[in-house]
Amino acid sequence: MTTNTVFRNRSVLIYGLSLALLMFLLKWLEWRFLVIDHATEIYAGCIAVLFTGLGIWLALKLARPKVQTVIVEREVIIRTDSFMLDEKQLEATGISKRELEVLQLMAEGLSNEQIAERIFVSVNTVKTHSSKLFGKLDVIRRTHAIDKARKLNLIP
Amino acid sequence: MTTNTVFRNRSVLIYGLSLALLMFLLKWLEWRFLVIDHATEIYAGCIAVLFTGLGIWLALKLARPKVQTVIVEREVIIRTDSFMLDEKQLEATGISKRELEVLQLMAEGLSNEQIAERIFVSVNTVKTHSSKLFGKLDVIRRTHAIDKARKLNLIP
DNA sequence: GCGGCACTCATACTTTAGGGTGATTTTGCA
DNA sequence: TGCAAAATCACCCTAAAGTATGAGTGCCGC
Repeated sequence: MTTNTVFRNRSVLIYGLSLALLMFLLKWLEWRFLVIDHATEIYAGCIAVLFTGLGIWLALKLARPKVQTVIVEREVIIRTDSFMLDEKQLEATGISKRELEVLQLMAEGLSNEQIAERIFVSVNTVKTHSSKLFGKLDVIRRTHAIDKARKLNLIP
Repeated sequence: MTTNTVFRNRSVLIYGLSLALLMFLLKWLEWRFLVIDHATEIYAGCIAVLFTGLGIWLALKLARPKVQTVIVEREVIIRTDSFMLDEKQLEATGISKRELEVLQLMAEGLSNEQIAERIFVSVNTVKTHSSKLFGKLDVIRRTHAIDKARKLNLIP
């Protein structure tokens, strides 16, 4: 492509652009007059569009949601071995009422202090009870006492 | 009450009614001029109201109905006499295999040292496991952990 | 009435459990 | 193959549990 061709093409381009601009201007003027002529209609149209939008927004915002209830089933495994205190074992081990009480609370995971609060005695008393309890169950740890007591049907 | 009085009263009534009518007429005229003066505003207002209504109608007619889902959990009780590990709970709590092992031995009443011997690790390791275990079960004592784990069907 | 037992409490001490931190190795999974 | 989680271990410290001993009170049965 020679330089000459480029120049000729540029002229064509400029000419085309000018033409396009002119037509655009004319169209714009035409549109302007249209706007002036139909000002009221356009005004009304704008309001219509605006308030239609408002109405839609209002409806969506305020519409009461339809409530749909979904029931989800959740499995709960419950062991139903009914506990019954073994009185004979209680007698055999020689565990007293109070000691059994402490043992039950122990099995629920309470600390000595919490047990003391629960049965309205001092921590020292709880310690004495548990010590004697351990002796009677022949264990040296509360966890072991709990396990053994359960196997003897002294606690659930 | 005499007839005279009635007549006099009727005159008063007619006079009053005429006055009221006149005032009403005047008010109406006033309002008419107001309407004429503000014709455009009233026109716009009518359009606004109309299209707001249209918008609401459109929205209600075309919009996908808003559905609010309410999930109701229904417990399905599964009764079982024999122990069966609740895998879901295990997953939910995030307790690992080793931690569960430690938990089981704990429940048998073993001390940390005994557990360490049993599973061939150091006491420190057992402590680490139990600490993490307590965190996952949201407890701070082994007895409480045992009780909770039993209730969650993690141990027999 | 008195001994025995259950219950209560205290003090002093030892042991065990539990928390916190940090580090290394294994392992399962993408 | 590389990363995250699990598993392993150590050290230090505090809190809780457990032991030992002694002592006071109230109840029951002989």
